Amino acid sequence: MVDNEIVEKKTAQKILDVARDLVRSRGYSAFSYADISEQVGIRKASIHYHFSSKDELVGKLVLQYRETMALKCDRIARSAASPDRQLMEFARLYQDGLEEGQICLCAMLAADFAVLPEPVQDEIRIFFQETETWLAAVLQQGCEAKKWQCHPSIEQEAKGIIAMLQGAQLLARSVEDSSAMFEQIVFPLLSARFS
Amino acid sequence: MVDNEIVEKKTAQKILDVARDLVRSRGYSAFSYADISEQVGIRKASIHYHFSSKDELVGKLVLQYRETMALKCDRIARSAASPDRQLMEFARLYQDGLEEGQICLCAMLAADFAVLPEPVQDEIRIFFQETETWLAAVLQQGCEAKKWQCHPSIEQEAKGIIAMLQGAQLLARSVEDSSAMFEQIVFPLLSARFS
DNA sequence: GTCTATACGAGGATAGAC
DNA sequence: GTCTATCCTCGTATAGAC
Repeated sequence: MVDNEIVEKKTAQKILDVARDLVRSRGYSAFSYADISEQVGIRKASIHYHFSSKDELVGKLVLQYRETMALKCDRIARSAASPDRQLMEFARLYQDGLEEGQICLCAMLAADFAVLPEPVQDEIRIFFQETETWLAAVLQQGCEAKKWQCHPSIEQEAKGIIAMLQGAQLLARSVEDSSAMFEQIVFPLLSARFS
Repeated sequence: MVDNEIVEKKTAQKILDVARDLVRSRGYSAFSYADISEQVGIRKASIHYHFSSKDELVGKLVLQYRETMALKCDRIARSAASPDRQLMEFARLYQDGLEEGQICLCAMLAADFAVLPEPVQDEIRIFFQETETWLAAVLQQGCEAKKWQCHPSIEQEAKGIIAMLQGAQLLARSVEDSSAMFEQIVFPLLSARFS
């Protein structure tokens, strides 16, 4: 894709985008080809030309989500901001979509885990693992700079942060101003612990 | 119900119990009357005698879940254990069912929030509110006993703990030994912060 | 690539017999 | 209270025309 060139989004990508938002708000079992069809403006049957089955569609969805999140994390890491600043930026990523009733795709699919086909389950696992690895690197920087200490280990501290973020999204869902609720939970905790 | 008397569980309660476990593992949209029917040993149609609709069934489900959890919390509170001990016991509640792939009913339904009928949404909100209130009381005790301090407020600290617990359940879902994962996340955090 | 038409099963729900 | 039988809708998926 060339800059400054208006490129029509390909249908396959349109489908992925719409499906992603649907899953992020309703979950795996509660979204349908009919929903996608309506929002993309093609017929149900046409979706099958691009993705042979629902499972394949969701598989691609998670794969692309992983890539996108990895890119965003990369951008934060290369910003060369201080470790605590990077943590805050990372947390901000999970505020995205909250106002529209969407949570992290993989948080939603973790809830739906029991009904997912194995390949998708594997993708979810990889997402959480990658996230933990990225976070661990940031936490490590902070330790080395004597900004904070991690107990009992960097790895567990990273898991704890991820749990807090995913949980805060769930809690935020049930209240009017989700974004405010999320901030109220997440940022005080991060500030108290890491700055 | 009289002690030491074997009482046949009534069908309505059997249905509720089976449905609760189904929702806790698959979510609202992915469990069906057929599933319940199979496990309870009656026909699909018979379920409608006890609960006129799926929505009514799930409504009753959450109501009963709230009551059960309130009872368990009450028992912890009246145990007169130290505040930090009460926190640990509270956290243990959320470890229940994890090995069987079940998470907190309201965590699951928070994920499914967008597709729930309003009355059920209200029940979920009440559950989280009650939980927060209970937790706040315990945290308050700890503050008064100079065991710890809460920043920026007891209320937000309570929300943070709930978020961590719900999030830890989600994360734990995707790994082999869910219970161990849950412990690994939750107890170090609680210990570091509140003991 | 997208359409229409259709297959086929599963979902929740109702009627009426026992 | 539970059953059988049935309804109707919606789900994913396929075949074949354009």
